[in-house]
Amino acid sequence: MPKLGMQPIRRRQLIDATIASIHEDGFAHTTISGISRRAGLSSGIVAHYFDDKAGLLEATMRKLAEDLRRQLVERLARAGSPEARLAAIIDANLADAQFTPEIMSAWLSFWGQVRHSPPLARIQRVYRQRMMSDLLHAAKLLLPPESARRLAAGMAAMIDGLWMQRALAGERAKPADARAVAHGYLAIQLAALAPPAANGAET
Amino acid sequence: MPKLGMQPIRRRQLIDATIASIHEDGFAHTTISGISRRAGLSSGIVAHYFDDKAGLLEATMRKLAEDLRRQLVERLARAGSPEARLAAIIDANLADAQFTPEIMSAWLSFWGQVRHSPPLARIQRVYRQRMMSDLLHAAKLLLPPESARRLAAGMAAMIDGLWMQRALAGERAKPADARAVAHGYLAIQLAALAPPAANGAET
Amino acid sequence: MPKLGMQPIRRRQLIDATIASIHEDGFAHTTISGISRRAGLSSGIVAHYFDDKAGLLEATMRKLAEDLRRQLVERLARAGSPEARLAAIIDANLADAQFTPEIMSAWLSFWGQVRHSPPLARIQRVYRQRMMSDLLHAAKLLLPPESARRLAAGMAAMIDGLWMQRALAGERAKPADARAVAHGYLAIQLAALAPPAANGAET
Amino acid sequence: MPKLGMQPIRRRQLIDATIASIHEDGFAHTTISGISRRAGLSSGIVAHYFDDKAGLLEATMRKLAEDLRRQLVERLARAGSPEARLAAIIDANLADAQFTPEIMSAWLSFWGQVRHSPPLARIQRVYRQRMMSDLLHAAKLLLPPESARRLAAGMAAMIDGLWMQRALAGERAKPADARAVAHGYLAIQLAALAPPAANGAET
DNA sequence: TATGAATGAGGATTCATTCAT
DNA sequence: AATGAATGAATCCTCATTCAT
Repeated sequence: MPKLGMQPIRRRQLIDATIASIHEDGFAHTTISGISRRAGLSSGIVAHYFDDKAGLLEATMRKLAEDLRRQLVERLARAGSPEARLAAIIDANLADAQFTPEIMSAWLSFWGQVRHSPPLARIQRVYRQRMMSDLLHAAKLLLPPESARRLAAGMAAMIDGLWMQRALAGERAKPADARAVAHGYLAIQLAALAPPAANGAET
Repeated sequence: MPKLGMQPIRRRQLIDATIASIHEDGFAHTTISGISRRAGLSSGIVAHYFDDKAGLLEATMRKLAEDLRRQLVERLARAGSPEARLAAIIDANLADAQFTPEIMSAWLSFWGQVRHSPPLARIQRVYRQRMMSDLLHAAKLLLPPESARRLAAGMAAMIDGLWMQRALAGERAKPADARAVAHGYLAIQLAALAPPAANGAET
Repeated sequence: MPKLGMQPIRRRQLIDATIASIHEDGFAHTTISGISRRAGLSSGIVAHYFDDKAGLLEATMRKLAEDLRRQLVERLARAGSPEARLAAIIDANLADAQFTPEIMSAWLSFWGQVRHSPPLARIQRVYRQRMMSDLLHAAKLLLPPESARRLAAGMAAMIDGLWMQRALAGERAKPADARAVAHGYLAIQLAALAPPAANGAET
Repeated sequence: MPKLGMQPIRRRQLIDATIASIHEDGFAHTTISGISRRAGLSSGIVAHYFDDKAGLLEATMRKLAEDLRRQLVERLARAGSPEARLAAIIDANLADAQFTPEIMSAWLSFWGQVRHSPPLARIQRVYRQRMMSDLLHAAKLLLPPESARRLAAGMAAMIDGLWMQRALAGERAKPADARAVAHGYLAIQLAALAPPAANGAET
């Protein structure tokens, strides 16, 4: 009895099981049989819904990127000022949800593959470009073009660096700390890079 | 043929071949036979000098960390002031040598393993702690403890983030750009965090 | 092709091929690929049904012990007296089926492993204990406890020794000879160990 | 400096190390490097003194057989009567020295190979034939030919069976018990098989 | 839609053997 | 006489993929 509409359910089950497996078994020991067992399904199911293992891994990374993007878009929608938009980008990328062990293991593993997997590289590139675009757009409302570019580049690096240090440390990270450092960085940079005109007004 | 003194030569050959293989074939497709073929040796040689594949990978990551550490120590030795020491840390971690395709592939791959390989995690942790210690020590000569800690954390994150963005991008990165952003960050942070007393003196 | 009920068939095929390989190639040269080739199956099938080579070897030895035990139980079921039960134990352990070249090679090989393989040791121990228990039980119906113990120990040794000499000889053994020696031994021992009361009656 | 007369010393060292390795690592895990390491020598030495691994194993089994034969010959030399010669054969084959864990592991392992190694089979056959010859010779001084043959066959089986049960059991065996059973068997058999003439004398 | 039996290629590992010194 | 570096064949195991049902 071919149940209708199983596809999204099954895909979701398998993607979740993949993330769990990458975390628990490690990327190198993540196997189709391990994933399907975890999902309570048979091993053949992967070919059915994702063609092959590469397809499942790609879908998994895409899901991570989409979840993150969704969070970011929601926060941006609620942000009322350019400053708030920049803060939202920090808060989305360094949200608690990005620091769960499963998510950290998964992202770190995928990054380790990116240089040798064009499909994964593409997902990574698209997400990155969108975030840079958001950053730059907001920054340009506050700073001259060159300064805006510097701020965007600096913020992106800072966000990535903060996340990665915690992901590598393997300990229970405190996301709030990371966000605080990033917000502090943003404040200082904005103040330092703010147009002279604004500075002069203060005097 | 028990030629004496072959050990360091063979180990070096195999480690170099491992780095080359990770870059060219990808970490997942890096095999003992591929490595040994690249080194012009037989596959059994790996067991002879490193026990097993894990031992070779561990030695390879250690070599990367040691090379980097050596560069850092050399630059620190030539630095005459705390500010110069902080700059040296930037320059070592973001040196041109850290942006060759081989080195980027290798580090990124190892980072992808760190959460599931205690030996690799240890290498990573030791290097990281030393760098943080260097950063903190220099920062404390310029700033009050709390500010020094913030600066050190921020700089470490900025350095990692800048490096990683370029490693992930896969394009031919411009190390000098990364260094410039980092030095800019350092300058602004130092100015912003400098003790009020010093600021007041300037006025 | 998930044909149902293949498991017992496949397991049997592989176990039979293992016995054949031990006989023809020798235990040391018995390989998974040799076994599976003989069974007309692929090498991966062993992992599928027995996890690994050790599992297959264990199952093979267990099958030998179970076949032997089954023979013994059948003969015991048909034995009407204690004497007949003792004779049945001889006839089962020294049955023609125990002297085929394949069976002799297999048992001898497994015995050579027993001291270094706990799972094989366990199979061996369980079979041995059951046989000793059967022997002792029958002997106690005929003799005083101490004599019964001696008879049981002696018979077990005699049976093992007779079998093993022929297994080691490598020639075409005559099972009937072995059984005759064992039955002769049993008769003499019973007569010699019989309770004095019975002896006294004769005088 | 080619030391003279090293050959017997080295051969002995390697044979002893082989026995130790068979006991501790198991026959299947007995390797040339393991043996030579245990002997405090290099792995190449085996080729030097025994050509190859098979040669070393053969020499090792031969040594076991020769030690046993030597014990037997010594005891026979001290035996003053046919009965004493039969007892000596029991005592030599079931001497304490034959029940050390190392010796039991080694014999059992070699027996497991005998059916697939002509050289080992030959050593085994020669020892066995000599012992049978000794048994038969002594028995014929006491019994008519047919009875002598039966006694010899029975004694050989009994001796082998008693030894093997203990070797298989893996526990700490009590050699004295085995010898007592064998001597008991001998006594009963001699009494039962003794020529009628002798019997008549008793009446 | 879903299963899981079966395959067979791929790869890490082990190890006897060779041989220059 | 002795070493131990180096080889490469052999083998076990893993696992993605296929496919009949």
